[in-house]
Amino acid sequence: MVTVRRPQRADARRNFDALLAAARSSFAENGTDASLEEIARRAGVGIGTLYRNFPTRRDLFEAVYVEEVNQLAEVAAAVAALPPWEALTAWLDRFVSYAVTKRAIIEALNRESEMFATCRRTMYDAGEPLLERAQKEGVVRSDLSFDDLLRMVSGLTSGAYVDDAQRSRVVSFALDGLRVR
Amino acid sequence: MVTVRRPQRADARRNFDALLAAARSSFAENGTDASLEEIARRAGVGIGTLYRNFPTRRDLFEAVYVEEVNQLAEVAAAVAALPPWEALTAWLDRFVSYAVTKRAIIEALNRESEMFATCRRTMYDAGEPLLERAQKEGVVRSDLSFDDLLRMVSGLTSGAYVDDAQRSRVVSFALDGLRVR
DNA sequence: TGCAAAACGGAGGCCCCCCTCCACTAATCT
DNA sequence: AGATTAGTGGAGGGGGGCCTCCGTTTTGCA
Repeated sequence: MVTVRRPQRADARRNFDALLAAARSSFAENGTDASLEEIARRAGVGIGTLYRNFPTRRDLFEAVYVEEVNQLAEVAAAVAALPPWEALTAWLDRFVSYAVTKRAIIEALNRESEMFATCRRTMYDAGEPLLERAQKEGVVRSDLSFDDLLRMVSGLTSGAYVDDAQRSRVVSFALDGLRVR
Repeated sequence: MVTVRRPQRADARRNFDALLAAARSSFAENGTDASLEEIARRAGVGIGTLYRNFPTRRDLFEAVYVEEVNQLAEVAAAVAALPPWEALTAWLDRFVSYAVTKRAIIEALNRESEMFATCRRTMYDAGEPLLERAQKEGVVRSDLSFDDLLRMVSGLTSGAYVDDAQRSRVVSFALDGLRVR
Protein backbone atom coordinates (compact mmCIF):
# COMPACT_ATOMS: atom_id res chain seq x y z
CA MET A 1 0.00 0.00 0.00
CA VAL A 2 1.50 3.28 -1.10
CA THR A 3 0.96 6.40 0.90
CA VAL A 4 0.43 10.06 0.10
CA ARG A 5 1.40 12.59 2.71
CA ARG A 6 -1.50 14.73 3.83
CA PRO A 7 -1.06 18.01 5.71
CA GLN A 8 -1.51 18.26 9.47
CA ARG A 9 -3.95 21.05 10.10
CA ALA A 10 -7.67 20.41 9.68
CA ASP A 11 -8.33 23.15 7.15
CA ALA A 12 -5.28 22.17 5.16
CA ARG A 13 -6.41 18.56 5.08
CA ARG A 14 -9.83 19.67 3.87
CA ASN A 15 -8.27 21.66 1.05
CA PHE A 16 -5.92 18.84 0.19
CA ASP A 17 -8.81 16.42 -0.19
CA ALA A 18 -10.89 18.91 -2.14
CA LEU A 19 -8.00 19.45 -4.54
CA LEU A 20 -7.53 15.74 -5.02
CA ALA A 21 -11.21 15.24 -5.81
CA ALA A 22 -11.27 18.22 -8.15
CA ALA A 23 -8.15 16.97 -9.89
CA ARG A 24 -9.56 13.49 -10.37
CA SER A 25 -12.75 14.71 -12.01
CA SER A 26 -10.98 17.38 -13.99
CA PHE A 27 -8.42 14.94 -15.37
CA ALA A 28 -11.18 12.52 -16.24
CA GLU A 29 -13.07 15.22 -18.12
CA ASN A 30 -10.30 17.14 -19.80
CA GLY A 31 -7.32 14.83 -19.83
CA THR A 32 -3.97 15.43 -18.24
CA ASP A 33 -3.66 18.94 -19.59
CA ALA A 34 -6.62 20.18 -17.59
CA SER A 35 -6.07 23.70 -16.30
CA LEU A 36 -4.60 23.83 -12.81
CA GLU A 37 -6.37 27.11 -12.16
CA GLU A 38 -9.63 25.43 -13.06
CA ILE A 39 -8.88 22.63 -10.61
CA ALA A 40 -8.19 25.14 -7.85
CA ARG A 41 -11.41 26.95 -8.72
CA ARG A 42 -13.37 23.71 -8.60
CA ALA A 43 -11.90 22.87 -5.23
CA GLY A 44 -12.89 26.33 -3.99
CA VAL A 45 -9.29 27.09 -3.21
CA GLY A 46 -6.71 29.65 -4.32
CA ILE A 47 -4.16 28.72 -6.93
CA GLY A 48 -1.44 29.27 -4.36
CA THR A 49 -2.86 26.53 -2.19
CA LEU A 50 -2.80 24.12 -5.06
CA TYR A 51 0.85 24.84 -5.73
CA ARG A 52 1.81 24.49 -2.09
CA ASN A 53 0.28 21.02 -1.90
CA PHE A 54 1.36 19.93 -5.35
CA PRO A 55 4.39 21.88 -6.58
CA THR A 56 4.19 20.33 -10.04
CA ARG A 57 1.44 18.95 -12.23
CA ARG A 58 3.17 15.64 -11.91
CA ASP A 59 2.75 15.63 -8.14
CA LEU A 60 -0.99 15.94 -8.66
CA PHE A 61 -0.99 13.05 -11.11
CA GLU A 62 0.85 10.88 -8.68
CA ALA A 63 -1.43 11.67 -5.77
CA VAL A 64 -4.57 10.93 -7.78
CA TYR A 65 -3.05 7.79 -9.20
CA VAL A 66 -1.93 6.47 -5.83
CA GLU A 67 -5.38 6.92 -4.37
CA GLU A 68 -6.99 4.92 -7.14
CA VAL A 69 -4.46 2.14 -6.96
CA ASN A 70 -5.08 1.81 -3.24
CA GLN A 71 -8.80 1.48 -3.82
CA LEU A 72 -8.17 -1.26 -6.34
CA ALA A 73 -6.16 -3.19 -3.80
CA GLU A 74 -9.03 -3.01 -1.34
CA VAL A 75 -11.51 -4.32 -3.86
CA ALA A 76 -9.27 -7.27 -4.67
CA ALA A 77 -9.39 -8.36 -1.06
CA ALA A 78 -13.16 -8.02 -1.02
CA VAL A 79 -13.80 -10.27 -4.03
CA ALA A 80 -11.37 -13.02 -3.12
CA ALA A 81 -14.13 -15.23 -1.79
CA LEU A 82 -16.01 -15.48 -5.11
CA PRO A 83 -15.48 -18.30 -7.65
CA PRO A 84 -12.45 -17.68 -9.90
CA TRP A 85 -14.13 -16.28 -13.03
CA GLU A 86 -16.55 -14.16 -11.04
CA ALA A 87 -13.82 -12.82 -8.78
CA LEU A 88 -11.74 -11.83 -11.76
CA THR A 89 -14.55 -10.08 -13.60
CA ALA A 90 -15.79 -8.35 -10.46
CA TRP A 91 -12.36 -6.91 -9.90
CA LEU A 92 -12.11 -5.87 -13.55
CA ASP A 93 -15.46 -4.16 -13.19
CA ARG A 94 -13.98 -1.97 -10.55
CA PHE A 95 -10.85 -1.53 -12.57
CA VAL A 96 -12.99 -0.14 -15.35
CA SER A 97 -14.45 2.60 -13.18
CA TYR A 98 -11.05 4.16 -12.90
CA ALA A 99 -9.60 3.18 -16.23
CA VAL A 100 -10.26 6.45 -18.01
CA THR A 101 -8.47 8.64 -15.50
CA LYS A 102 -5.79 6.08 -14.97
CA ARG A 103 -4.97 5.67 -18.60
CA ALA A 104 -4.45 9.37 -19.17
CA ILE A 105 -2.35 9.73 -16.07
CA ILE A 106 -0.24 6.68 -16.74
CA GLU A 107 0.60 8.02 -20.16
CA ALA A 108 1.61 11.37 -18.70
CA LEU A 109 3.61 9.82 -15.88
CA ASN A 110 7.14 8.76 -16.51
CA ARG A 111 7.10 5.00 -16.45
CA GLU A 112 10.58 4.87 -15.03
CA SER A 113 9.73 6.63 -11.78
CA GLU A 114 10.04 4.76 -8.54
CA MET A 115 6.56 5.78 -7.53
CA PHE A 116 5.14 4.28 -10.68
CA ALA A 117 6.93 1.01 -10.02
CA THR A 118 5.56 0.85 -6.50
CA CYS A 119 2.00 1.44 -7.62
CA ARG A 120 2.31 -1.07 -10.37
CA ARG A 121 3.50 -3.61 -7.86
CA THR A 122 0.59 -2.82 -5.57
CA MET A 123 -1.89 -3.28 -8.35
CA TYR A 124 -0.31 -6.48 -9.58
CA ASP A 125 -0.22 -7.92 -6.09
CA ALA A 126 -3.91 -7.19 -5.85
CA GLY A 127 -5.15 -8.45 -9.22
CA GLU A 128 -2.67 -10.98 -10.52
CA PRO A 129 -3.61 -13.75 -8.05
CA LEU A 130 -7.17 -13.53 -9.32
CA LEU A 131 -6.02 -14.25 -12.85
CA GLU A 132 -3.62 -16.98 -11.75
CA ARG A 133 -6.31 -18.76 -9.81
CA ALA A 134 -8.65 -18.68 -12.83
CA GLN A 135 -5.87 -20.04 -15.02
CA LYS A 136 -4.93 -22.80 -12.57
CA GLU A 137 -8.50 -23.97 -12.48
CA GLY A 138 -8.55 -24.06 -16.27
CA VAL A 139 -11.13 -21.33 -16.68
CA VAL A 140 -8.90 -18.86 -18.50
CA ARG A 141 -6.41 -19.49 -21.31
CA SER A 142 -2.92 -19.82 -19.95
CA ASP A 143 -1.09 -17.77 -22.57
CA LEU A 144 -2.58 -14.55 -21.28
CA SER A 145 -0.50 -12.32 -19.02
CA PHE A 146 -1.96 -10.04 -16.39
CA ASP A 147 -0.50 -7.09 -18.25
CA ASP A 148 -2.28 -8.20 -21.43
CA LEU A 149 -5.52 -8.36 -19.52
CA LEU A 150 -5.27 -4.92 -17.97
CA ARG A 151 -4.39 -3.26 -21.23
CA MET A 152 -7.19 -5.03 -22.99
CA VAL A 153 -9.83 -4.01 -20.50
CA SER A 154 -8.52 -0.51 -20.12
CA GLY A 155 -8.53 0.00 -23.88
CA LEU A 156 -11.96 -1.52 -24.29
CA THR A 157 -13.52 0.73 -21.74
CA SER A 158 -11.79 3.96 -22.62
CA GLY A 159 -13.76 4.38 -25.81
CA ALA A 160 -17.14 5.95 -26.35
CA TYR A 161 -20.17 3.69 -26.54
CA VAL A 162 -23.79 4.28 -27.41
CA ASP A 163 -24.90 3.22 -23.95
CA ASP A 164 -23.79 1.13 -21.00
CA ALA A 165 -25.47 -1.92 -22.47
CA GLN A 166 -23.26 -1.78 -25.53
CA ARG A 167 -20.16 -1.27 -23.43
CA SER A 168 -20.81 -4.29 -21.29
CA ARG A 169 -21.82 -6.39 -24.30
CA VAL A 170 -18.57 -5.56 -26.05
CA VAL A 171 -16.49 -6.15 -22.94
CA SER A 172 -18.14 -9.48 -22.26
CA PHE A 173 -17.58 -10.65 -25.86
CA ALA A 174 -13.94 -9.77 -25.57
CA LEU A 175 -13.55 -11.45 -22.19
CA ASP A 176 -15.21 -14.46 -23.71
CA GLY A 177 -12.19 -14.77 -25.96
CA LEU A 178 -10.09 -15.36 -22.84
CA ARG A 179 -12.12 -18.23 -21.45
CA VAL A 180 -11.44 -21.86 -22.00
CA ARG A 181 -14.63 -23.39 -23.40
CA MET B 1 -17.58 8.46 -51.32
CA VAL B 2 -17.52 11.82 -49.62
CA THR B 3 -15.57 14.69 -51.12
CA VAL B 4 -13.58 17.61 -49.76
CA ARG B 5 -13.25 20.69 -51.94
CA ARG B 6 -9.66 21.53 -52.79
CA PRO B 7 -8.56 24.93 -54.03
CA GLN B 8 -7.91 25.64 -57.72
CA ARG B 9 -4.54 27.27 -57.93
CA ALA B 10 -1.46 25.04 -57.79
CA ASP B 11 0.23 26.77 -54.86
CA ALA B 12 -3.01 26.78 -52.93
CA ARG B 13 -3.51 23.09 -53.54
CA ARG B 14 0.00 22.39 -52.34
CA ASN B 15 -0.63 24.28 -49.14
CA PHE B 16 -3.99 22.64 -48.65
CA ASP B 17 -2.46 19.19 -48.84
CA ALA B 18 0.43 20.14 -46.58
CA LEU B 19 -2.02 21.45 -44.01
CA LEU B 20 -4.07 18.29 -44.13
CA ALA B 21 -1.01 16.10 -43.62
CA ALA B 22 0.28 18.31 -40.81
CA ALA B 23 -3.14 18.26 -39.16
CA ARG B 24 -3.41 14.49 -39.33
CA SER B 25 -0.06 13.90 -37.68
CA SER B 26 -0.55 16.68 -35.18
CA PHE B 27 -3.97 15.42 -34.12
CA ALA B 28 -2.57 11.92 -33.80
CA GLU B 29 0.24 13.16 -31.57
CA ASN B 30 -1.46 15.81 -29.48
CA GLY B 31 -5.15 15.06 -29.70
CA THR B 32 -7.85 17.34 -31.01
CA ASP B 33 -6.63 20.34 -29.08
CA ALA B 34 -3.36 20.48 -30.97
CA SER B 35 -2.26 24.03 -31.63
CA LEU B 36 -3.40 25.38 -34.97
CA GLU B 37 -0.37 27.61 -35.15
CA GLU B 38 1.80 24.55 -34.68
CA ILE B 39 -0.03 22.82 -37.52
CA ALA B 40 0.53 25.81 -39.80
CA ARG B 41 4.19 25.87 -38.80
CA ARG B 42 4.55 22.17 -39.54
CA ALA B 43 2.97 22.65 -42.92
CA GLY B 44 5.41 25.49 -43.61
CA VAL B 45 2.52 27.87 -44.08
CA GLY B 46 1.26 31.05 -42.45
CA ILE B 47 -1.49 30.91 -39.92
CA GLY B 48 -3.62 33.03 -42.23
CA THR B 49 -3.46 30.35 -44.90
CA LEU B 50 -4.66 27.75 -42.47
CA TYR B 51 -7.65 29.88 -41.53
CA ARG B 52 -8.51 30.61 -45.14
CA ASN B 53 -8.68 26.92 -45.96
CA PHE B 54 -10.25 25.82 -42.68
CA PRO B 55 -12.14 28.65 -41.01
CA THR B 56 -12.76 26.57 -37.88
CA ARG B 57 -10.96 23.78 -36.10
CA ARG B 58 -13.94 21.67 -36.89
CA ASP B 59 -13.44 22.12 -40.61
CA LEU B 60 -9.97 20.68 -40.22
CA PHE B 61 -11.32 17.70 -38.29
CA GLU B 62 -13.86 17.02 -40.97
CA ALA B 63 -11.34 17.19 -43.80
CA VAL B 64 -8.93 14.82 -42.06
CA TYR B 65 -11.73 12.47 -41.11
CA VAL B 66 -13.20 12.34 -44.60
CA GLU B 67 -9.85 11.46 -46.10
CA GLU B 68 -9.40 8.54 -43.76
CA VAL B 69 -12.89 7.23 -44.28
CA ASN B 70 -12.36 7.24 -48.02
CA GLN B 71 -9.20 5.21 -47.63
CA LEU B 72 -11.08 2.66 -45.55
CA ALA B 73 -13.65 2.26 -48.29
CA GLU B 74 -10.92 1.53 -50.80
CA VAL B 75 -9.39 -1.14 -48.60
CA ALA B 76 -12.74 -2.86 -48.18
CA ALA B 77 -13.01 -3.32 -51.92
CA ALA B 78 -9.49 -4.70 -52.04
CA VAL B 79 -10.04 -7.45 -49.45
CA ALA B 80 -13.42 -8.64 -50.70
CA ALA B 81 -11.92 -11.63 -52.45
CA LEU B 82 -10.47 -13.22 -49.28
CA PRO B 83 -12.32 -15.85 -47.19
CA PRO B 84 -14.82 -14.30 -44.76
CA TRP B 85 -12.82 -14.30 -41.53
CA GLU B 86 -9.62 -13.22 -43.25
CA ALA B 87 -11.37 -10.47 -45.17
CA LEU B 88 -12.87 -9.10 -41.98
CA THR B 89 -9.64 -9.12 -40.01
CA ALA B 90 -7.66 -7.69 -42.90
CA TRP B 91 -10.04 -4.77 -43.08
CA LEU B 92 -9.92 -4.31 -39.31
CA ASP B 93 -6.14 -4.27 -39.52
CA ARG B 94 -6.39 -1.25 -41.74
CA PHE B 95 -9.07 0.23 -39.54
CA VAL B 96 -6.60 0.02 -36.69
CA SER B 97 -3.99 2.11 -38.47
CA TYR B 98 -6.28 5.08 -38.35
CA ALA B 99 -8.15 4.35 -35.16
CA VAL B 100 -6.16 6.65 -32.92
CA THR B 101 -6.68 9.79 -34.96
CA LYS B 102 -10.21 8.80 -35.81
CA ARG B 103 -11.28 8.22 -32.27
CA ALA B 104 -10.16 11.62 -31.08
CA ILE B 105 -11.77 13.36 -34.01
CA ILE B 106 -15.01 11.46 -33.76
CA GLU B 107 -15.31 12.48 -30.15
CA ALA B 108 -14.70 16.12 -31.01
CA LEU B 109 -17.07 16.06 -33.95
CA ASN B 110 -20.72 16.62 -33.38
CA ARG B 111 -22.36 13.30 -34.02
CA GLU B 112 -25.46 14.99 -35.35
CA SER B 113 -23.78 16.67 -38.29
CA GLU B 114 -24.78 15.70 -41.78
CA MET B 115 -21.15 15.23 -42.73
CA PHE B 116 -20.70 12.76 -39.91
CA ALA B 117 -23.72 10.79 -41.03
CA THR B 118 -22.43 10.59 -44.58
CA CYS B 119 -19.02 9.38 -43.50
CA ARG B 120 -20.53 6.87 -41.18
CA ARG B 121 -22.62 5.56 -44.00
CA THR B 122 -19.58 5.32 -46.26
CA MET B 123 -17.68 3.37 -43.67
CA TYR B 124 -20.56 1.06 -42.90
CA ASP B 125 -21.16 0.37 -46.56
CA ALA B 126 -17.53 -0.58 -46.82
CA GLY B 127 -17.14 -2.78 -43.75
CA GLU B 128 -20.53 -4.09 -42.76
CA PRO B 129 -20.85 -6.57 -45.64
CA LEU B 130 -17.62 -8.18 -44.48
CA LEU B 131 -19.11 -8.84 -41.07
CA GLU B 132 -22.43 -9.99 -42.48
CA ARG B 133 -20.77 -12.48 -44.76
CA ALA B 134 -18.76 -13.91 -41.86
CA GLN B 135 -21.93 -14.20 -39.80
CA LYS B 136 -23.93 -15.83 -42.59
CA GLU B 137 -21.27 -18.44 -42.99
CA GLY B 138 -21.39 -19.16 -39.29
CA VAL B 139 -17.88 -17.97 -38.55
CA VAL B 140 -18.83 -15.06 -36.28
CA ARG B 141 -21.42 -14.91 -33.50
CA SER B 142 -24.64 -13.41 -34.78
CA ASP B 143 -25.45 -11.19 -31.82
CA LEU B 144 -22.61 -8.82 -32.65
CA SER B 145 -23.38 -5.59 -34.47
CA PHE B 146 -20.97 -3.84 -36.77
CA ASP B 147 -21.02 -0.88 -34.44
CA ASP B 148 -20.05 -3.15 -31.53
CA LEU B 149 -17.16 -4.45 -33.55
CA LEU B 150 -15.77 -1.06 -34.56
CA ARG B 151 -15.94 0.29 -31.06
CA MET B 152 -14.30 -2.79 -29.68
CA VAL B 153 -11.40 -2.69 -32.08
CA SER B 154 -10.97 1.04 -31.87
CA GLY B 155 -10.90 0.88 -28.07
CA LEU B 156 -8.52 -2.05 -28.03
CA THR B 157 -6.04 -0.35 -30.26
CA SER B 158 -6.17 3.12 -28.81
CA GLY B 159 -4.33 2.09 -25.67
CA ALA B 160 -0.62 1.89 -25.04
CA TYR B 161 1.06 -1.49 -25.33
CA VAL B 162 4.52 -2.71 -24.49
CA ASP B 163 5.17 -3.63 -28.12
CA ASP B 164 3.34 -4.52 -31.31
CA ALA B 165 3.42 -8.19 -30.40
CA GLN B 166 1.38 -7.54 -27.28
CA ARG B 167 -1.07 -5.38 -29.15
CA SER B 168 -1.76 -8.00 -31.75
CA ARG B 169 -1.93 -10.77 -29.15
CA VAL B 170 -4.51 -8.85 -27.17
CA VAL B 171 -6.52 -7.94 -30.25
CA SER B 172 -6.52 -11.51 -31.49
CA PHE B 173 -7.67 -12.84 -28.09
CA ALA B 174 -10.54 -10.38 -28.10
CA LEU B 175 -11.50 -11.17 -31.68
CA ASP B 176 -11.42 -14.81 -30.69
CA GLY B 177 -14.36 -14.06 -28.42
CA LEU B 178 -16.37 -13.16 -31.50
CA ARG B 179 -15.78 -16.39 -33.38
CA VAL B 180 -18.06 -19.35 -33.34
CA ARG B 181 -15.97 -22.32 -32.28
C1' DT C 1 5.54 39.55 -70.84
C1' DG C 2 2.39 42.09 -68.22
C1' DC C 3 -1.60 42.32 -65.32
C1' DA C 4 -5.59 41.18 -62.41
C1' DA C 5 -7.06 38.19 -59.18
C1' DA C 6 -6.01 34.72 -55.97
C1' DA C 7 -3.37 33.45 -52.31
C1' DC C 8 0.02 34.34 -48.73
C1' DG C 9 1.69 35.13 -44.04
C1' DG C 10 2.60 37.34 -39.93
C1' DA C 11 1.82 41.34 -36.77
C1' DG C 12 -1.17 42.48 -33.19
C1' DG C 13 -5.14 42.42 -29.93
C1' DC C 14 -7.33 39.39 -26.92
C1' DC C 15 -7.63 35.80 -23.65
C1' DC C 16 -6.31 32.06 -20.71
C1' DC C 17 -2.85 29.52 -18.43
C1' DC C 18 1.44 28.87 -15.66
C1' DC C 19 3.80 29.87 -11.57
C1' DT C 20 5.86 33.01 -7.82
C1' DC C 21 5.56 35.87 -4.04
C1' DC C 22 3.96 37.81 0.11
C1' DA C 23 0.57 40.32 3.04
C1' DC C 24 -3.19 38.30 5.42
C1' DT C 25 -6.05 34.67 8.13
C1' DA C 26 -7.20 31.26 11.30
C1' DA C 27 -6.16 26.63 13.61
C1' DT C 28 -3.70 24.82 17.38
C1' DC C 29 -1.31 25.03 21.72
C1' DT C 30 -0.72 26.66 26.35
C1' DA D 1 -7.62 34.31 25.37
C1' DG D 2 -3.42 35.25 23.10
C1' DA D 3 0.61 33.91 20.72
C1' DT D 4 2.55 31.28 17.24
C1' DT D 5 2.99 29.70 12.90
C1' DA D 6 0.98 26.81 9.29
C1' DG D 7 -1.81 27.85 5.82
C1' DT D 8 -4.29 30.99 2.46
C1' DG D 9 -5.29 33.11 -2.00
C1' DG D 10 -4.89 36.18 -5.59
C1' DA D 11 -2.28 39.82 -8.06
C1' DG D 12 0.85 40.07 -11.71
C1' DG D 13 4.58 39.03 -15.17
C1' DG D 14 5.61 35.90 -18.82
C1' DG D 15 4.21 32.87 -22.46
C1' DG D 16 1.49 30.92 -25.93
C1' DG D 17 -2.68 30.04 -28.58
C1' DC D 18 -6.73 32.05 -31.16
C1' DC D 19 -8.23 34.74 -34.86
C1' DT D 20 -8.49 39.06 -37.93
C1' DC D 21 -6.77 42.14 -41.10
C1' DC D 22 -4.23 43.85 -44.75
C1' DG D 23 0.18 44.90 -47.29
C1' DT D 24 2.93 41.73 -50.21
C1' DT D 25 3.75 37.85 -53.31
C1' DT D 26 2.59 34.39 -56.69
C1' DT D 27 -0.07 32.36 -60.30
C1' DG D 28 -2.51 31.78 -64.49
C1' DC D 29 -4.17 33.88 -68.41
C1' DA D 30 -4.06 36.74 -72.53
